[in-house]
Amino acid sequence: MAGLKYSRQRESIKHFLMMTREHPTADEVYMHVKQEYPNISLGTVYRNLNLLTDIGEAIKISTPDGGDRFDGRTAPHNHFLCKKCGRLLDLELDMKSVEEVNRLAAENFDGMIESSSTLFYGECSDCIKKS
Amino acid sequence: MAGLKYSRQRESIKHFLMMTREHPTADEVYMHVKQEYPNISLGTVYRNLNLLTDIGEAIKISTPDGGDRFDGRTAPHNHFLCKKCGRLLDLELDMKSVEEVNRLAAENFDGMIESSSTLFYGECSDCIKKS
DNA sequence: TCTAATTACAGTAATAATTATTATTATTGT
DNA sequence: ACAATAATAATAATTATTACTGTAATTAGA
Repeated sequence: MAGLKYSRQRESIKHFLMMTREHPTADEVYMHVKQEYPNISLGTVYRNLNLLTDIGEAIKISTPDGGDRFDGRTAPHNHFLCKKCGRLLDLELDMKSVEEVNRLAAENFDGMIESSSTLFYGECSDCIKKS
Repeated sequence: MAGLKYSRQRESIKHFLMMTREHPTADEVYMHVKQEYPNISLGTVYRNLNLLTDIGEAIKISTPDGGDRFDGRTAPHNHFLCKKCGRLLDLELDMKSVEEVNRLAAENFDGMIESSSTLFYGECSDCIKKS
């Protein structure tokens, strides 16, 4: 029986993803885990990020600027991208309204909608303060 | 006075983006425009796609699988990504409900929300038929 | 319409992000 | 402890995108 074998590297990557409130890129994960395992390889980081994403223990987020980001919070939630500083933040949205949107979308759509993820755009509080 | 200078290549790219119901990648745009202008360069396609995106005459869509896609429909609308076949489809959503979601999101968020884009996931009608 | 200024182009090189390969090392079931 | 198997580090290869450079097309003004 082919199984998933434990590895400290993967464990560390997973731990970091769950700890941080940021939404690190693969390279940022690499930089961080490197502190604990100085000779971890970037390939290992990519392989494990994709693996964790596949088995549902992480989420991959694509934005129109730069590479993909990863998130250890697997519970459905949404994101906000600041047009000024480019930061990607979590954004809570009542489950009820998400389900409602999915239902509304399904009405005009000829297929099965399982889930959805909304990316909000605007200006974050930090950038508003500065201007 | 610095101005935008006309070019047939850009016009052709723009035309293709407005014509198609697909959401082509930069390379797909390249392949198509190449039929009309056989020695157009891929760099030109990228430059113009970004230019059109900047001036609001096209939209860039990021998905977790593969490169960015482009869309000539600039009116706000949403998309559906089929988990089976990977196709990216348009999905109509009542403006009212989008605005409602933006409003709801703003309640729990400490910044200014200008717009949003939702990516729906599931299985498209074609894939459902096959199984 | 001719000319000069400017912008865009094709072609190519460079960079960034990601995936694949391979020989070695770590983990696990017996 | 040992054999089987999966994971790793290191590196090469791919893919996606951007930057550079000399030439060509477009536009504004005489």
